[in-house]
Amino acid sequence: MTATTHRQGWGKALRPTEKVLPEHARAHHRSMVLQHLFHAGPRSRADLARATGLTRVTVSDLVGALVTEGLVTELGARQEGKVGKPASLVALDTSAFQIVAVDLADDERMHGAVLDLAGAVVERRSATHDGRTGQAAVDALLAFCQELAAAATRPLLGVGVGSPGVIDAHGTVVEAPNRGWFDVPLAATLSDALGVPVHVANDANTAVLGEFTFGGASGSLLVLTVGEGVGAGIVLDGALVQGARHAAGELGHVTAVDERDDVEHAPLGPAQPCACGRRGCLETVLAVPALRRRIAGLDPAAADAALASVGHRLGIVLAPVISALNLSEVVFSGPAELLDGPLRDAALAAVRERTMPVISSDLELRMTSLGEDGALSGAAVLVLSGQLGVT
Amino acid sequence: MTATTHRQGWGKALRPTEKVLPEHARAHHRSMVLQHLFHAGPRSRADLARATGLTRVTVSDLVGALVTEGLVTELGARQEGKVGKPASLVALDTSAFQIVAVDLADDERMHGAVLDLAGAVVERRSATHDGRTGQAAVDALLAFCQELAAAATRPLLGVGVGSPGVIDAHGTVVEAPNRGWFDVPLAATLSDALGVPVHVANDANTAVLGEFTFGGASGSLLVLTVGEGVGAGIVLDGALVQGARHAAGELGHVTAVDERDDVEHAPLGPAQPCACGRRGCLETVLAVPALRRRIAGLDPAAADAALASVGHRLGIVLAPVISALNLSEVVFSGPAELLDGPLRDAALAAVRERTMPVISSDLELRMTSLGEDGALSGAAVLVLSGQLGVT
DNA sequence: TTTGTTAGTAGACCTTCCTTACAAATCACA
DNA sequence: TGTGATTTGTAAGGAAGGTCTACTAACAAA
Repeated sequence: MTATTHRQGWGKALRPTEKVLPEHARAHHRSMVLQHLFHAGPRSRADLARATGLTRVTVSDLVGALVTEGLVTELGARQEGKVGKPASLVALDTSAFQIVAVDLADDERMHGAVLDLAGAVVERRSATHDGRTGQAAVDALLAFCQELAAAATRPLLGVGVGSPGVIDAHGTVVEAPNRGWFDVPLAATLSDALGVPVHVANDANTAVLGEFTFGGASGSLLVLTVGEGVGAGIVLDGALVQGARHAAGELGHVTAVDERDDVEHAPLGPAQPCACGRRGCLETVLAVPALRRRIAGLDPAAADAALASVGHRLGIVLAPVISALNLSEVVFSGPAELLDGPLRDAALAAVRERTMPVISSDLELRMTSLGEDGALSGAAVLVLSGQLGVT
Repeated sequence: MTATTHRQGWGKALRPTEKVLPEHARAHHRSMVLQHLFHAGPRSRADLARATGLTRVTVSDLVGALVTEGLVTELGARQEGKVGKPASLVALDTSAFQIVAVDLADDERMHGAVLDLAGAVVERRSATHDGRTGQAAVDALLAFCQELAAAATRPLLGVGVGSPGVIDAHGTVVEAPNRGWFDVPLAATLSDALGVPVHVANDANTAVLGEFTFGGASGSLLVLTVGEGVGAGIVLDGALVQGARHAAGELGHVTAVDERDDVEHAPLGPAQPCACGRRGCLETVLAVPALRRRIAGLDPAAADAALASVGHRLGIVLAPVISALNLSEVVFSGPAELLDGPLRDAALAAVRERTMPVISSDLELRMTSLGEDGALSGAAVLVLSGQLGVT
């Protein structure tokens, strides 16, 4: 007498909005196969069938199509001595296509690379901004992409760009003051000019996607990028958090030093003015220039204490976020000599002090495992995700 | 030369994990149709086709099935004078099924109701806990559900329960100290005994689902429930945030009063011990008993100032969360006479002070529009969502 | 009365997946 | 060394669901 039963689970994007055609299902299944090959390495068709829940017949069909496309190659029979017909392994051909990735986080230079499908850098380039803004900056970026595309030795899967600023899900830059971009349909423009798919996202978001895909992260994590500014990208249950105005992750301009710190002998001193026009933003104490200024000329012990003070304040800001989202993984991206020591220790201690054990006991707060290339890897993930459905 | 193009969008739960069969697509489309009828009211088949993107043929077929099931009824021809054949309207029959909803947030009594599919309360009951815990508490809840089920005048779509504690996506209570429940498969147990689908979720999560569905909310919001304790539920991009350990929304035990407040004339006084064993948790100043204690015996102006102090501190805790998630809507659920005044004003002011304008300028911080029944409505949404895919 | 527009339905067709059945290749054991 | 068990991969047939095209019904405006 009851109506059809759906499965329980409110974490999986309900409020249905788009129809599902057979071809979408097909693409989804194709992505599942690629996903498993990407993360688990070479497998047999039967393995993939077990992993995906599809039948061997269907997997065979999908693999056949992928082999035809060149994305997957046959490796030959598996050498293990098990009963039954030996499996023939297939693998993702990570050299079948290449990806162009560009990182615009730096105010001085554009960093770019050609990567294979495994995220390994094949070729690296960079170019100066020369202070260009607006359309000139778009043109320079386009030329840089063309240079990289020309350097590719394989067909291009697409181009991924990580840029500072507020960027919507379609790759339109809503605002990026550094480049003088406002409502610039960057992805569409580049895609038209280059003739390949282009994906653009905020640099903190590319960082978190890179960490999520290549950093061995679990389903939910926050990546805090510390450079000229401070930003954050958040992945929850495998989905990037966009925010109401595509501005999620804006942690650099949350107040971290307030009126209660305007006292003598305050560990961080009084609140400092911020570029955003307010005072005491997290960025005024945590951005790399601020950190370097703070420890300049101090002896090691005093420098450690100063970094710990900043870490403690960072922990105070992070605690409500970690608690509200029940995050189990927080990753720092930035100069390790500043972040990966007293600062990180103090931040973790502050978070533990200020949240319940159930929240903080299994919290991991670590440095990124991707080093300098985090942003580039993340931009590549934009393409992998957008074109192949692989994350 | 490039591979298949997927659509851009990393906010929509990628990392594919489950296969999609035609029947799933069918269920999805059925949900889309119900969803539109639920929120937009009576529509013609052609309207639904335009809204869903499906063809008129397919919608006709789906509507036919829904009419057969009794969920949808034919209303007859539309009376508007437009060219062409007049449309025949169909509508969700909100009285076709009923839902049993139970709210366990109160430590004294279980509150329950029978609701129709529009979320309107048809019958209301309550029962005391009598301090029962463990299996006895489960049995009492089961008996209460049976009483409510017997009071229903229509076939039951299902049962929804909102309970304090940590509850996973399958309705298993991981821990609920108040009831002495640890790893209790509540949904499965009740479903077996009652013979109808049962959905169980944390009470703060039911609150946010209720607000999301019936409160006219946009895609992302946070509901802060203030009662004996303080909790929060978060919906981002239409999906409930679960957290790594199903403990998302735990804001009550984030430190809100710290060592910097251990000074003379601190507006809130020094940090107070909390039931969780630590000191200065948000709950120690914001929970209803704490608020009542704080303003007891004060003249109105002093009481307002005291509430504003608490609100200010709440704003400090909320600012990083609002900023990190770029929330545009924060909703308070609890006694309006305490929350909806100086406290709320001060909280909003503090958030605005401590975040960028781009984040806070279009932030709405309001009281729930569902009043006392928020939790019950939310429990009903569990069932609507789980059984019909309607949110 | 004719023309144009919109709503809803019927039938043919396409895609995709599943089920069933089968050949091939290997191991285990008599 | 043969025989059965087991596993892999593929082929053929069928079911489900959606689209496309074509049709009828019903109304407004000219």
